Amino acid sequence: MIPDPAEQRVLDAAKSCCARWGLAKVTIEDICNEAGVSRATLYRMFPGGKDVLFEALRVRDIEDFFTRLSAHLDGAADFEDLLVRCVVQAMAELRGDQHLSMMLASEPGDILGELTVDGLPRIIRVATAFLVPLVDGYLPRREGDRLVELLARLVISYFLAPSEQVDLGDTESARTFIRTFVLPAFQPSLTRS
Amino acid sequence: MIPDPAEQRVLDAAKSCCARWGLAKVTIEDICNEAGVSRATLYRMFPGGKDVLFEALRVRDIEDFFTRLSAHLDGAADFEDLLVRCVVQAMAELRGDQHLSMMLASEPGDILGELTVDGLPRIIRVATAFLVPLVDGYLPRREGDRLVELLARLVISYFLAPSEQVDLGDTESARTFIRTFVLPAFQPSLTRS
DNA sequence: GACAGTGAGACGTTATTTGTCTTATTGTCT
DNA sequence: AGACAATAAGACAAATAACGTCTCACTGTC
Repeated sequence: MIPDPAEQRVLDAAKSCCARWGLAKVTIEDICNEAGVSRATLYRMFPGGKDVLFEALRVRDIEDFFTRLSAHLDGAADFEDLLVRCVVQAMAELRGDQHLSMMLASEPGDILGELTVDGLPRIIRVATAFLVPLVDGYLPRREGDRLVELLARLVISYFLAPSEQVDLGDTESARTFIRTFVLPAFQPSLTRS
Repeated sequence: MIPDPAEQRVLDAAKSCCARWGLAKVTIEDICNEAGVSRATLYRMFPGGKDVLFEALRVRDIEDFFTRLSAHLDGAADFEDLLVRCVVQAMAELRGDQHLSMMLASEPGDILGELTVDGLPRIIRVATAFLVPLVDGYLPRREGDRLVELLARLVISYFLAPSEQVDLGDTESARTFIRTFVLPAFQPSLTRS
């Protein structure tokens, strides 16, 4: 799993072309030019063309997202703090994502599908892989899975449609929310605070 | 010459689509959707399609440019002040034009042609129509034409390739420049100060 | 009810994009 | 030097998208 630098260049190119023109307007050739790679090479890297390429881009982006997220969760003091940081940081990342907000503006249909119906299971799967280890000390495995899925769904929902009541991007608001609606459900299973 | 509001909507749509995707990526259909107009209607308004439409857009933009420019030249105290304001204001408009700078970034070739080889004669023609009347009190007609053309060429050149020496967007710098290089050439013809 | 203007969309025609393949070139390794 | 793998360049047919023209039905206005 050594990441091929040319492959990364192509993915970067796809991303920036997309940010400039939107998914619908980008051609394979645009991406090749941006990446400084010939069409033949791109098809050798991603046999199947656009679909496969953008699929790979989504996979990479999601993994990067959770990699960055995990990095912000290291010094968590306790279980509650861990969950609060997780939620706040995830929200900050989503809101700050240039690429994402551009696509949400220009092609809401595709991107919403990616965050809800089609893509959500994948997101939950990756979230689980990254985050369950972190709550492993606090909860039994089964409960960890349930918790991570719940948090993922909540963050996405509050990101797509901000609430008047709660701002999961704000630490205090998120703490209150977690304390009130999340912790109680998992309190009985908690193996340590 | 009553400006048809639907026609203006289409031109606005063309402009904003262009700003979003660049000239090369815009389709007639994009523009129709943005303007809320059917394809048939657009072709009835601009028989000839894209070429005619964008030609009309250029014409309108240039006229608007000089209309706005003229509005800033009313209270000019004397000849020198008139020229300085003219140059400074033109530079400010060019530099502030969102549409223009976006297109310069994404399709330099087309836009440069529009500002130099192909389009410059037209720009000079419109500039003459708008500005010669304003210098008419100071100069004989023939000299007015020569002056306006000279200023147009200078502004465009300094806009496209900013100088280290002179900033025509700055009033003081522009005044010095006008005094040094422009006024002397026309001094002999001046009918009043 | 005639009328001009419009939106929807079918249509054949071009242009563009796609995906595959071949060829020549480049740099690497032995 | 010569074999080798990886690539850029670009030819090519097939698929797709965009173009420009047309017809027709609909909506207001006189």
